[in-house]
Amino acid sequence: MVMNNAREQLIETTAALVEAQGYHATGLSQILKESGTPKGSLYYYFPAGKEELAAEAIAHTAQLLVKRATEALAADDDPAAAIPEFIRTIAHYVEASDFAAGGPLITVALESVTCSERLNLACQDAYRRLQEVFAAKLQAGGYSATQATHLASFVTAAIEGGTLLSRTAHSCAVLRQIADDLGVFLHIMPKS
Amino acid sequence: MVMNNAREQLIETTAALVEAQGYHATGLSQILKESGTPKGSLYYYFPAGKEELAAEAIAHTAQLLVKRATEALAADDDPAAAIPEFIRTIAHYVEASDFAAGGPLITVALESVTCSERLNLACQDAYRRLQEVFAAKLQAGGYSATQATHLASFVTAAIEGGTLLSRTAHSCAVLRQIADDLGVFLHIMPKS
DNA sequence: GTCTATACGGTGATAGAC
DNA sequence: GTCTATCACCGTATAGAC
Repeated sequence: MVMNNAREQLIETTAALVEAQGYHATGLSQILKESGTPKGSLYYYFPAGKEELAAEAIAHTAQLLVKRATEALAADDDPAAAIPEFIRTIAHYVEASDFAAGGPLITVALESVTCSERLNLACQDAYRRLQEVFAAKLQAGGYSATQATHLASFVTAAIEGGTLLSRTAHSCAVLRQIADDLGVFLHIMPKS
Repeated sequence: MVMNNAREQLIETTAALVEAQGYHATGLSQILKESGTPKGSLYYYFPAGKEELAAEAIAHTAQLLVKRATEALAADDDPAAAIPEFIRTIAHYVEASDFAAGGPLITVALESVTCSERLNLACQDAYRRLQEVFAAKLQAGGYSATQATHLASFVTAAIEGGTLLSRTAHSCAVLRQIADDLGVFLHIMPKS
């Protein structure tokens, strides 16, 4: 499909800013300034305004997240090794951004609960798709479908919580510890 | 110590609103309206304005969190039983608020990283104190000091991540699963 | 069809009345 | 000391020029 450049630019800039600052903290003027897009274009491409733009940005983020996770998890056949390694990659990413990025959904996910059903649904969908990637990997590693789904939730929660604590503390020690702990946990967990 | 009523009221209202909506989404006018405090009082008690008020609200939240966690964990001598039970209590709380509350620090913790050092420090301190409660419980349960600290981080991350996913999904199934999983994990984890 | 200029409401903050 | 009335600014959204 043909992608309009201004539209794509707008979505990517929004995704990046929202990841760093959150939804309410990110103003349209900042988005327009950083993306180099004129104000009117925004309402041409996104008639419903900021909320619609943010929802598209979340969908874009979800797509990227699924792609990255899938690729990273393919590096090792054993999910108990691949998942911790993926988490260490996230830790690198968080550090490289000076703790301004990582967990691109966290803030919006929480803000959206009390402010926008549209955004909330976009976040639900994003997390669901991410968990499916983990679940597929776990199932391929020998876990039953229900157990894989179950563990995928646990892994996602640990990653999100770990990213949150790491960004807050300006140190990814927690995230790396979690990677190790999850490795142990997955090794021990019986496959039934 | 004598606590000024208007000041306390302001702090508690801010803590509640910020927990539900986040820092940037919560306006001063809403805080004043809900607390029934006149506008001028705010700047008398908190000369530095919203940021100072929010920092005090975070400190207040931390105090409450530590108190609740300590009390809840005292219910069972075994940390591997007490911690999951505490998490189930959180799940109740999240549901009772219709997913508008729970994880009172998450949003501010993340927003603060790129916006306010003062708030960020308040959040760091809050998480540190909460983790100390878990660590103390784990150490009393037989873990070494270093292992207790280590596991306390993992527990905190799992709780925060689980609360995030539960609020987003409008279902505490994830949080309850995490409670069970952590119970298993702590039972298996060798005490050294 | 694409964008510039403008409107309007609400934000955080303050000066000064009681 | 406590609060009311007002400010300057930035937020999102739109109308209409090219």
